[in-house]
Amino acid sequence: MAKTGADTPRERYRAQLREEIKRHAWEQIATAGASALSLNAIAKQMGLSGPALYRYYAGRDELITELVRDAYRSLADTLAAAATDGADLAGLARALRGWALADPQRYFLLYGTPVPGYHAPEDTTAIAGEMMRTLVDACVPLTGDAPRTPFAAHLETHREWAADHPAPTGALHRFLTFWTRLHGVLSLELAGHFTGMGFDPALLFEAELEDLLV
Amino acid sequence: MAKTGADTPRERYRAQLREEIKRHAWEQIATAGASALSLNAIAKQMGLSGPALYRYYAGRDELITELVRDAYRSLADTLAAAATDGADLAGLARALRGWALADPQRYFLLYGTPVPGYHAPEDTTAIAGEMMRTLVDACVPLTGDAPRTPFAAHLETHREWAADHPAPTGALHRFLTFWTRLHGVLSLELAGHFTGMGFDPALLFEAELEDLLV
DNA sequence: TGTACATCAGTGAACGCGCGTTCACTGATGTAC
DNA sequence: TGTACATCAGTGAACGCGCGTTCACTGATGTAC
Repeated sequence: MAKTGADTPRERYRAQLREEIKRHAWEQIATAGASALSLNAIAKQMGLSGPALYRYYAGRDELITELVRDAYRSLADTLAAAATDGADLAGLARALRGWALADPQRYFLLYGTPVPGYHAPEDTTAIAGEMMRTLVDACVPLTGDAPRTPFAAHLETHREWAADHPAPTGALHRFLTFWTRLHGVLSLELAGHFTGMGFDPALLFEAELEDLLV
Repeated sequence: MAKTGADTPRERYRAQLREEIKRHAWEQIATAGASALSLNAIAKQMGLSGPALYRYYAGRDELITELVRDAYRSLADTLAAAATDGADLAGLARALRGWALADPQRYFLLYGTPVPGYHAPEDTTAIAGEMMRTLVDACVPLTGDAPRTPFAAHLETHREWAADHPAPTGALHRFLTFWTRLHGVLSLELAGHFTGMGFDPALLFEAELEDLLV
Protein backbone atom coordinates (compact mmCIF):
# COMPACT_ATOMS: atom_id res chain seq x y z
CA MET A 1 0.00 0.00 0.00
CA ALA A 2 1.45 3.30 -1.03
CA LYS A 3 1.24 5.76 1.81
CA THR A 4 0.91 8.57 -0.67
CA GLY A 5 -1.71 8.44 -3.43
CA ALA A 6 -5.43 8.93 -3.14
CA ASP A 7 -6.85 5.46 -3.12
CA THR A 8 -8.59 4.83 0.13
CA PRO A 9 -12.37 4.77 -0.33
CA ARG A 10 -12.66 7.98 1.59
CA GLU A 11 -10.16 9.71 -0.62
CA ARG A 12 -11.91 8.50 -3.72
CA TYR A 13 -15.19 9.78 -2.36
CA ARG A 14 -13.58 13.13 -1.62
CA ALA A 15 -12.21 13.43 -5.14
CA GLN A 16 -15.55 12.43 -6.56
CA LEU A 17 -17.41 15.07 -4.58
CA ARG A 18 -14.94 17.75 -5.53
CA GLU A 19 -15.72 16.89 -9.13
CA GLU A 20 -19.44 17.02 -8.52
CA ILE A 21 -19.10 20.44 -6.95
CA LYS A 22 -17.23 21.65 -9.99
CA ARG A 23 -19.85 20.22 -12.32
CA HIS A 24 -22.53 22.18 -10.56
CA ALA A 25 -20.32 25.23 -10.56
CA TRP A 26 -19.96 25.06 -14.34
CA GLU A 27 -23.68 24.66 -14.74
CA GLN A 28 -24.23 27.72 -12.64
CA ILE A 29 -21.65 29.71 -14.58
CA ALA A 30 -23.24 28.70 -17.86
CA THR A 31 -26.59 29.87 -16.57
CA ALA A 32 -25.78 33.12 -14.85
CA GLY A 33 -22.14 33.95 -15.49
CA ALA A 34 -19.08 33.52 -13.34
CA SER A 35 -19.70 36.58 -11.20
CA ALA A 36 -22.91 34.99 -9.92
CA LEU A 37 -21.22 31.82 -8.75
CA SER A 38 -22.19 31.08 -5.15
CA LEU A 39 -21.10 28.29 -2.82
CA ASN A 40 -24.42 28.31 -1.01
CA ALA A 41 -26.31 27.97 -4.27
CA ILE A 42 -24.16 25.03 -5.31
CA ALA A 43 -24.70 23.35 -1.95
CA LYS A 44 -28.45 23.79 -2.20
CA GLN A 45 -28.42 22.35 -5.71
CA MET A 46 -26.59 19.29 -4.38
CA GLY A 47 -28.94 18.86 -1.46
CA LEU A 48 -26.27 19.84 1.05
CA SER A 49 -26.01 22.60 3.57
CA GLY A 50 -23.76 25.51 2.76
CA PRO A 51 -20.91 24.85 5.17
CA ALA A 52 -20.55 21.27 3.91
CA LEU A 53 -18.63 22.52 0.88
CA TYR A 54 -15.87 23.84 3.11
CA ARG A 55 -14.75 20.24 3.57
CA TYR A 56 -13.80 20.30 -0.11
CA TYR A 57 -12.76 23.82 -0.90
CA ALA A 58 -11.22 26.39 1.36
CA GLY A 59 -13.57 28.98 -0.06
CA ARG A 60 -15.08 30.54 -3.10
CA ASP A 61 -11.75 31.81 -4.40
CA GLU A 62 -10.11 28.41 -4.33
CA LEU A 63 -13.00 26.93 -6.27
CA ILE A 64 -12.85 29.59 -8.95
CA THR A 65 -9.10 29.26 -9.23
CA GLU A 66 -9.50 25.55 -9.81
CA LEU A 67 -12.17 26.13 -12.42
CA VAL A 68 -9.83 28.47 -14.26
CA ARG A 69 -7.05 25.94 -14.04
CA ASP A 70 -9.30 23.16 -15.30
CA ALA A 71 -10.46 25.29 -18.19
CA TYR A 72 -6.90 26.03 -19.27
CA ARG A 73 -6.01 22.38 -18.84
CA SER A 74 -8.98 21.28 -20.93
CA LEU A 75 -8.19 23.67 -23.75
CA ALA A 76 -4.49 22.81 -23.74
CA ASP A 77 -5.31 19.10 -23.82
CA THR A 78 -7.84 19.53 -26.60
CA LEU A 79 -5.29 21.31 -28.76
CA ALA A 80 -2.50 18.89 -27.89
CA ALA A 81 -4.72 15.93 -28.70
CA ALA A 82 -5.63 17.41 -32.06
CA ALA A 83 -1.96 18.03 -32.80
CA THR A 84 -1.09 14.47 -31.84
CA ASP A 85 -3.77 13.25 -34.22
CA GLY A 86 -1.89 14.96 -36.98
CA ALA A 87 -4.01 18.08 -37.26
CA ASP A 88 -2.45 21.04 -39.03
CA LEU A 89 -3.03 24.67 -38.06
CA ALA A 90 -6.50 24.60 -39.61
CA GLY A 91 -7.33 21.52 -37.58
CA LEU A 92 -6.19 23.23 -34.40
CA ALA A 93 -8.28 26.25 -35.24
CA ARG A 94 -11.39 24.12 -35.61
CA ALA A 95 -10.60 22.28 -32.41
CA LEU A 96 -10.38 25.65 -30.69
CA ARG A 97 -13.69 26.74 -32.11
CA GLY A 98 -15.37 23.50 -31.10
CA TRP A 99 -14.04 23.82 -27.59
CA ALA A 100 -15.29 27.40 -27.32
CA LEU A 101 -18.75 26.67 -28.68
CA ALA A 102 -19.15 23.71 -26.34
CA ASP A 103 -19.23 26.08 -23.39
CA PRO A 104 -19.03 29.79 -24.13
CA GLN A 105 -18.90 30.86 -20.51
CA ARG A 106 -15.90 28.61 -19.98
CA TYR A 107 -14.21 30.39 -22.86
CA PHE A 108 -15.07 33.75 -21.34
CA LEU A 109 -13.71 32.68 -17.99
CA LEU A 110 -10.31 32.55 -19.66
CA TYR A 111 -10.59 35.24 -22.31
CA GLY A 112 -13.47 37.46 -21.30
CA THR A 113 -13.65 40.58 -19.19
CA PRO A 114 -10.85 40.56 -16.65
CA VAL A 115 -11.60 41.30 -13.01
CA PRO A 116 -9.48 44.40 -12.28
CA GLY A 117 -7.81 43.09 -9.16
CA TYR A 118 -7.36 39.44 -10.05
CA HIS A 119 -4.06 37.84 -11.05
CA ALA A 120 -3.93 34.27 -12.33
CA PRO A 121 -1.79 31.86 -10.29
CA GLU A 122 1.60 30.76 -11.62
CA ASP A 123 0.60 27.34 -12.88
CA THR A 124 -2.19 28.57 -15.14
CA THR A 125 0.23 30.79 -17.00
CA ALA A 126 2.41 27.71 -17.38
CA ILE A 127 -0.47 25.86 -19.01
CA ALA A 128 -1.11 28.85 -21.23
CA GLY A 129 2.53 28.65 -22.27
CA GLU A 130 2.21 24.98 -23.07
CA MET A 131 -0.75 25.80 -25.29
CA MET A 132 1.18 28.47 -27.11
CA ARG A 133 3.96 26.01 -27.77
CA THR A 134 1.52 23.62 -29.40
CA LEU A 135 0.25 26.38 -31.63
CA VAL A 136 3.67 27.78 -32.50
CA ASP A 137 4.76 24.26 -33.45
CA ALA A 138 1.88 24.08 -35.87
CA CYS A 139 2.89 27.43 -37.32
CA VAL A 140 6.45 26.41 -38.14
CA PRO A 141 5.74 24.37 -41.31
CA LEU A 142 3.76 27.29 -42.75
CA THR A 143 6.53 29.83 -42.44
CA GLY A 144 7.84 30.67 -45.85
CA ASP A 145 9.81 33.81 -46.42
CA ALA A 146 8.37 36.08 -43.77
CA PRO A 147 7.64 39.65 -44.89
CA ARG A 148 9.85 42.36 -43.40
CA THR A 149 7.25 44.34 -41.59
CA PRO A 150 8.13 46.66 -38.73
CA PHE A 151 6.43 44.30 -36.33
CA ALA A 152 8.47 41.34 -37.63
CA ALA A 153 11.62 43.31 -36.92
CA HIS A 154 10.34 44.22 -33.49
CA LEU A 155 9.56 40.59 -32.71
CA GLU A 156 13.09 39.61 -33.71
CA THR A 157 14.32 41.42 -30.63
CA HIS A 158 11.32 40.82 -28.40
CA ARG A 159 10.76 37.10 -28.32
CA GLU A 160 11.75 36.23 -24.76
CA TRP A 161 8.27 34.83 -24.21
CA ALA A 162 9.22 32.06 -26.62
CA ALA A 163 12.72 31.72 -25.23
CA ASP A 164 12.36 27.98 -24.79
CA HIS A 165 11.17 27.56 -28.33
CA PRO A 166 13.57 27.62 -31.27
CA ALA A 167 10.90 28.53 -33.82
CA PRO A 168 11.71 31.14 -36.45
CA THR A 169 10.33 34.57 -35.70
CA GLY A 170 7.97 34.25 -38.65
CA ALA A 171 6.27 31.37 -36.86
CA LEU A 172 5.84 33.48 -33.74
CA HIS A 173 4.31 36.25 -35.77
CA ARG A 174 1.96 33.79 -37.44
CA PHE A 175 1.00 32.38 -34.08
CA LEU A 176 0.09 35.83 -32.80
CA THR A 177 -2.10 36.65 -35.78
CA PHE A 178 -3.64 33.18 -35.53
CA TRP A 179 -4.47 33.76 -31.91
CA THR A 180 -5.78 37.31 -32.17
CA ARG A 181 -7.80 36.84 -35.34
CA LEU A 182 -9.55 33.69 -34.27
CA HIS A 183 -10.18 35.12 -30.86
CA GLY A 184 -11.68 38.14 -32.55
CA VAL A 185 -14.23 36.18 -34.55
CA LEU A 186 -14.92 33.72 -31.79
CA SER A 187 -15.47 36.11 -28.95
CA LEU A 188 -17.75 38.37 -30.96
CA GLU A 189 -19.71 35.33 -32.08
CA LEU A 190 -19.99 33.89 -28.58
CA ALA A 191 -20.99 37.22 -27.12
CA GLY A 192 -23.83 37.35 -29.60
CA HIS A 193 -22.69 40.37 -31.58
CA PHE A 194 -23.47 38.64 -34.86
CA THR A 195 -26.96 37.52 -33.98
CA GLY A 196 -29.52 39.15 -36.15
CA MET A 197 -26.98 39.92 -38.85
CA GLY A 198 -27.96 36.92 -40.89
CA PHE A 199 -24.63 35.54 -42.03
CA ASP A 200 -23.09 32.32 -40.73
CA PRO A 201 -20.27 32.95 -38.25
CA ALA A 202 -18.76 29.56 -39.07
CA LEU A 203 -18.10 30.74 -42.60
CA LEU A 204 -16.52 33.95 -41.39
CA PHE A 205 -14.31 31.88 -39.13
CA GLU A 206 -13.33 29.68 -42.07
CA ALA A 207 -12.63 32.71 -44.20
CA GLU A 208 -10.31 34.16 -41.57
CA LEU A 209 -8.66 30.79 -41.23
CA GLU A 210 -8.15 30.53 -44.98
CA ASP A 211 -6.47 33.89 -44.95
CA LEU A 212 -4.22 32.74 -42.17
CA LEU A 213 -2.92 29.71 -44.04
CA VAL A 214 -1.59 31.53 -47.07
CA MET B 1 -40.40 80.15 -22.35
CA ALA B 2 -40.68 76.74 -23.89
CA LYS B 3 -42.88 74.49 -21.80
CA THR B 4 -40.87 71.48 -22.96
CA GLY B 5 -37.09 71.45 -22.57
CA ALA B 6 -34.98 71.00 -19.46
CA ASP B 7 -34.08 74.50 -18.52
CA THR B 8 -35.51 75.34 -15.19
CA PRO B 9 -32.78 75.51 -12.51
CA ARG B 10 -34.17 72.37 -10.92
CA GLU B 11 -34.06 70.47 -14.15
CA ARG B 12 -30.51 71.57 -14.77
CA TYR B 13 -29.56 70.44 -11.30
CA ARG B 14 -31.23 67.10 -11.91
CA ALA B 15 -29.34 66.54 -15.15
CA GLN B 16 -26.13 67.58 -13.49
CA LEU B 17 -26.58 65.10 -10.66
CA ARG B 18 -27.46 62.29 -13.04
CA GLU B 19 -24.14 62.99 -14.72
CA GLU B 20 -22.29 62.99 -11.43
CA ILE B 21 -23.83 59.64 -10.53
CA LYS B 22 -22.66 58.22 -13.83
CA ARG B 23 -19.18 59.58 -13.32
CA HIS B 24 -18.91 57.79 -10.03
CA ALA B 25 -20.38 54.67 -11.59
CA TRP B 26 -17.67 54.64 -14.23
CA GLU B 27 -15.00 55.12 -11.61
CA GLN B 28 -16.37 52.18 -9.70
CA ILE B 29 -16.55 50.02 -12.82
CA ALA B 30 -12.98 50.88 -13.69
CA THR B 31 -11.90 49.87 -10.21
CA ALA B 32 -13.84 46.70 -9.59
CA GLY B 33 -15.63 45.76 -12.78
CA ALA B 34 -19.22 46.22 -13.84
CA SER B 35 -20.58 43.32 -11.85
CA ALA B 36 -19.52 45.06 -8.63
CA LEU B 37 -21.42 48.24 -9.38
CA SER B 38 -23.59 49.22 -6.43
CA LEU B 39 -26.00 52.09 -5.97
CA ASN B 40 -25.33 52.27 -2.25
CA ALA B 41 -21.60 52.48 -2.82
CA ILE B 42 -22.06 55.31 -5.30
CA ALA B 43 -24.29 57.17 -2.88
CA LYS B 44 -21.76 56.81 -0.10
CA GLN B 45 -19.01 58.06 -2.39
CA MET B 46 -21.10 61.13 -3.16
CA GLY B 47 -21.89 61.80 0.46
CA LEU B 48 -25.54 60.91 0.00
CA SER B 49 -27.75 58.29 1.56
CA GLY B 50 -28.61 55.25 -0.57
CA PRO B 51 -32.26 56.00 -1.30
CA ALA B 52 -31.39 59.47 -2.56
CA LEU B 53 -30.28 58.02 -5.87
CA TYR B 54 -33.78 56.76 -6.56
CA ARG B 55 -34.73 60.32 -7.35
CA TYR B 56 -32.47 60.06 -10.38
CA TYR B 57 -32.60 56.45 -11.50
CA ALA B 58 -35.40 53.95 -11.12
CA GLY B 59 -32.88 51.37 -10.04
CA ARG B 60 -29.61 49.68 -10.71
CA ASP B 61 -30.73 48.24 -14.04
CA GLU B 62 -31.73 51.60 -15.44
CA LEU B 63 -28.37 53.05 -14.49
CA ILE B 64 -26.45 50.23 -16.15
CA THR B 65 -28.59 50.46 -19.25
CA GLU B 66 -27.79 54.14 -19.49
CA LEU B 67 -24.08 53.48 -19.03
CA VAL B 68 -24.19 50.98 -21.87
CA ARG B 69 -26.05 53.45 -24.03
CA ASP B 70 -23.58 56.21 -23.22
CA ALA B 71 -20.65 53.95 -24.02
CA TYR B 72 -22.08 53.07 -27.43
CA ARG B 73 -22.87 56.70 -28.04
CA SER B 74 -19.35 57.74 -27.10
CA LEU B 75 -17.73 55.19 -29.37
CA ALA B 76 -20.04 55.96 -32.27
CA ASP B 77 -19.38 59.68 -31.88
CA THR B 78 -15.63 59.16 -31.65
CA LEU B 79 -15.62 57.22 -34.87
CA ALA B 80 -17.99 59.59 -36.61
CA ALA B 81 -15.87 62.56 -35.57
CA ALA B 82 -12.74 60.92 -36.89
CA ALA B 83 -14.48 60.17 -40.16
CA THR B 84 -15.69 63.75 -40.44
CA ASP B 85 -12.12 64.91 -39.89
CA GLY B 86 -11.20 62.98 -43.00
CA ALA B 87 -9.74 59.91 -41.37
CA ASP B 88 -9.40 56.84 -43.54
CA LEU B 89 -9.88 53.28 -42.29
CA ALA B 90 -6.51 53.35 -40.54
CA GLY B 91 -7.47 56.55 -38.80
CA LEU B 92 -10.70 55.00 -37.61
CA ALA B 93 -8.82 51.99 -36.34
CA ARG B 94 -6.53 54.17 -34.28
CA ALA B 95 -9.46 56.18 -32.99
CA LEU B 96 -11.02 52.91 -31.89
CA ARG B 97 -7.86 51.82 -30.14
CA GLY B 98 -7.50 55.15 -28.40
CA TRP B 99 -11.07 54.98 -27.20
CA ALA B 100 -10.59 51.46 -25.88
CA LEU B 101 -7.33 52.20 -24.08
CA ALA B 102 -8.82 55.30 -22.47
CA ASP B 103 -11.13 53.10 -20.41
CA PRO B 104 -10.77 49.35 -20.84
CA GLN B 105 -13.71 48.48 -18.62
CA ARG B 106 -15.95 50.66 -20.74
CA TYR B 107 -14.82 48.70 -23.76
CA PHE B 108 -15.54 45.46 -21.96
CA LEU B 109 -18.95 46.67 -20.95
CA LEU B 110 -19.79 46.62 -24.65
CA TYR B 111 -17.65 43.80 -25.97
CA GLY B 112 -16.68 41.70 -22.98
CA THR B 113 -18.27 38.69 -21.34
CA PRO B 114 -22.01 38.79 -21.93
CA VAL B 115 -24.37 38.26 -19.01
CA PRO B 116 -26.36 35.16 -20.04
CA GLY B 117 -29.82 36.60 -19.45
CA TYR B 118 -29.31 40.19 -20.56
CA HIS B 119 -30.55 41.66 -23.82
CA ALA B 120 -29.56 45.13 -24.90
CA PRO B 121 -32.42 47.59 -25.43
CA GLU B 122 -33.47 48.52 -28.95
CA ASP B 123 -31.80 51.88 -29.17
CA THR B 124 -28.32 50.63 -28.36
CA THR B 125 -28.44 48.25 -31.30
CA ALA B 126 -29.45 51.24 -33.38
CA ILE B 127 -26.32 53.08 -32.26
CA ALA B 128 -24.26 49.98 -33.00
CA GLY B 129 -25.76 50.02 -36.49
CA GLU B 130 -24.84 53.68 -36.92
CA MET B 131 -21.27 52.79 -35.98
CA MET B 132 -21.15 49.98 -38.49
CA ARG B 133 -22.33 52.32 -41.18
CA THR B 134 -19.46 54.70 -40.44
CA LEU B 135 -16.99 51.85 -40.70
CA VAL B 136 -18.51 50.32 -43.82
CA ASP B 137 -18.37 53.74 -45.45
CA ALA B 138 -14.67 53.86 -44.76
CA CYS B 139 -14.27 50.41 -46.26
CA VAL B 140 -15.83 51.30 -49.59
CA PRO B 141 -12.88 53.16 -51.14
CA LEU B 142 -10.60 50.22 -50.37
CA THR B 143 -12.66 47.63 -52.16
CA GLY B 144 -10.84 46.58 -55.29
CA ASP B 145 -11.71 43.36 -57.04
CA ALA B 146 -12.92 41.27 -54.13
CA PRO B 147 -11.67 37.70 -54.07
CA ARG B 148 -14.27 35.01 -54.72
CA THR B 149 -14.11 33.18 -51.45
CA PRO B 150 -16.95 31.00 -50.18
CA PHE B 151 -17.68 33.54 -47.50
CA ALA B 152 -17.87 36.36 -50.04
CA ALA B 153 -20.45 34.34 -51.94
CA HIS B 154 -22.33 33.68 -48.74
CA LEU B 155 -22.37 37.34 -47.85
CA GLU B 156 -23.77 38.16 -51.28
CA THR B 157 -27.02 36.48 -50.20
CA HIS B 158 -26.84 37.31 -46.50
CA ARG B 159 -26.46 41.01 -46.23
CA GLU B 160 -29.80 42.07 -44.80
CA TRP B 161 -28.01 43.60 -41.82
CA ALA B 162 -26.65 46.20 -44.23
CA ALA B 163 -29.92 46.51 -46.10
CA ASP B 164 -29.97 50.27 -45.75
CA HIS B 165 -26.46 50.55 -47.06
CA PRO B 166 -25.66 50.29 -50.77
CA ALA B 167 -22.03 49.28 -50.23
CA PRO B 168 -20.57 46.54 -52.38
CA THR B 169 -20.38 43.17 -50.65
CA GLY B 170 -16.59 43.40 -50.70
CA ALA B 171 -16.84 46.40 -48.40
CA LEU B 172 -19.05 44.49 -46.00
CA HIS B 173 -16.57 41.67 -45.90
CA ARG B 174 -13.75 44.09 -45.27
CA PHE B 175 -15.72 45.71 -42.48
CA LEU B 176 -16.23 42.35 -40.79
CA THR B 177 -12.55 41.42 -40.92
CA PHE B 178 -11.69 44.93 -39.75
CA TRP B 179 -14.00 44.58 -36.80
CA THR B 180 -13.05 41.06 -35.76
CA ARG B 181 -9.31 41.41 -36.20
CA LEU B 182 -8.96 44.67 -34.36
CA HIS B 183 -11.26 43.44 -31.63
CA GLY B 184 -9.08 40.35 -31.36
CA VAL B 185 -5.86 42.25 -30.75
CA LEU B 186 -7.50 44.89 -28.63
CA SER B 187 -9.43 42.66 -26.29
CA LEU B 188 -6.49 40.37 -25.64
CA GLU B 189 -4.32 43.40 -25.00
CA LEU B 190 -6.82 45.04 -22.67
CA ALA B 191 -7.40 41.80 -20.79
CA GLY B 192 -3.69 41.63 -20.14
CA HIS B 193 -2.95 38.46 -22.10
CA PHE B 194 0.13 40.04 -23.65
CA THR B 195 1.65 41.29 -20.43
CA GLY B 196 4.92 39.62 -19.72
CA MET B 197 5.40 38.63 -23.34
CA GLY B 198 7.68 41.53 -24.03
CA PHE B 199 6.51 42.78 -27.40
CA ASP B 200 4.62 46.00 -27.96
CA PRO B 201 0.90 45.46 -28.55
CA ALA B 202 0.67 48.75 -30.42
CA LEU B 203 2.97 47.37 -33.09
CA LEU B 204 0.96 44.18 -33.39
CA PHE B 205 -2.13 46.33 -33.80
CA GLU B 206 -0.43 48.33 -36.51
CA ALA B 207 0.72 45.16 -38.24
CA GLU B 208 -2.82 43.82 -38.31
CA LEU B 209 -4.04 47.15 -39.56
CA GLU B 210 -1.44 47.19 -42.32
CA ASP B 211 -2.60 43.78 -43.44
CA LEU B 212 -6.16 45.03 -43.50
CA LEU B 213 -5.44 47.91 -45.85
CA VAL B 214 -3.96 45.90 -48.69
C1' DT C 1 -42.21 93.04 -1.62
C1' DG C 2 -44.45 89.77 1.11
C1' DT C 3 -47.26 85.89 2.09
C1' DA C 4 -49.38 81.03 1.14
C1' DC C 5 -48.81 77.04 -1.10
C1' DA C 6 -46.80 73.33 -3.98
C1' DT C 7 -42.88 70.93 -5.44
C1' DC C 8 -39.27 68.10 -4.71
C1' DA C 9 -34.32 66.72 -2.87
C1' DG C 10 -32.67 64.12 0.58
C1' DT C 11 -32.97 61.46 5.17
C1' DG C 12 -33.29 57.56 8.36
C1' DA C 13 -35.51 53.51 9.54
C1' DA C 14 -36.85 49.32 7.97
C1' DC C 15 -37.52 44.89 5.11
C1' DG C 16 -35.98 40.79 3.17
C1' DC C 17 -32.43 38.71 0.93
C1' DG C 18 -28.29 35.97 -0.06
C1' DC C 19 -23.69 36.00 0.51
C1' DG C 20 -19.11 33.92 2.64
C1' DT C 21 -17.62 32.01 6.58
C1' DT C 22 -16.97 30.11 11.76
C1' DC C 23 -18.15 27.01 15.14
C1' DA C 24 -19.63 23.37 18.19
C1' DC C 25 -22.04 19.38 17.39
C1' DT C 26 -23.85 14.51 15.75
C1' DG C 27 -23.54 10.39 13.54
C1' DA C 28 -21.65 7.37 10.29
C1' DT C 29 -17.46 5.17 8.40
C1' DG C 30 -13.08 3.26 8.76
C1' DT C 31 -8.93 1.34 11.63
C1' DA C 32 -6.40 -1.26 15.31
C1' DC C 33 -6.15 -4.80 18.39
C1' DT D 1 -15.39 -11.80 14.71
C1' DG D 2 -16.07 -8.33 18.07
C1' DT D 3 -14.93 -4.31 20.62
C1' DA D 4 -12.73 0.54 21.38
C1' DC D 5 -11.22 4.34 19.31
C1' DA D 6 -10.14 7.82 15.75
C1' DT D 7 -11.43 10.03 11.66
C1' DC D 8 -14.15 12.80 9.15
C1' DA D 9 -18.66 14.14 6.39
C1' DG D 10 -22.32 16.87 7.11
C1' DT D 11 -25.66 19.77 10.06
C1' DG D 12 -27.83 23.85 12.08
C1' DA D 13 -27.26 28.03 14.31
C1' DA D 14 -25.06 32.14 14.19
C1' DC D 15 -22.30 36.43 12.70
C1' DG D 16 -21.63 40.35 10.03
C1' DC D 17 -22.09 42.25 5.76
C1' DG D 18 -23.84 44.81 1.78
C1' DC D 19 -27.16 44.69 -1.43
C1' DG D 20 -31.64 46.75 -3.77
C1' DT D 21 -35.59 48.83 -2.61
C1' DT D 22 -39.98 51.00 0.05
C1' DC D 23 -41.78 54.33 2.89
C1' DA D 24 -43.14 58.17 5.72
C1' DC D 25 -40.90 62.20 6.88
C1' DT D 26 -38.38 66.99 7.02
C1' DG D 27 -36.78 71.01 5.18
C1' DA D 28 -35.36 73.80 1.53
C1' DT D 29 -36.43 75.79 -3.06
C1' DG D 30 -39.39 77.58 -6.33
C1' DT D 31 -44.18 79.55 -7.91
C1' DA D 32 -48.60 82.31 -7.72
C1' DC D 33 -51.01 86.00 -6.20
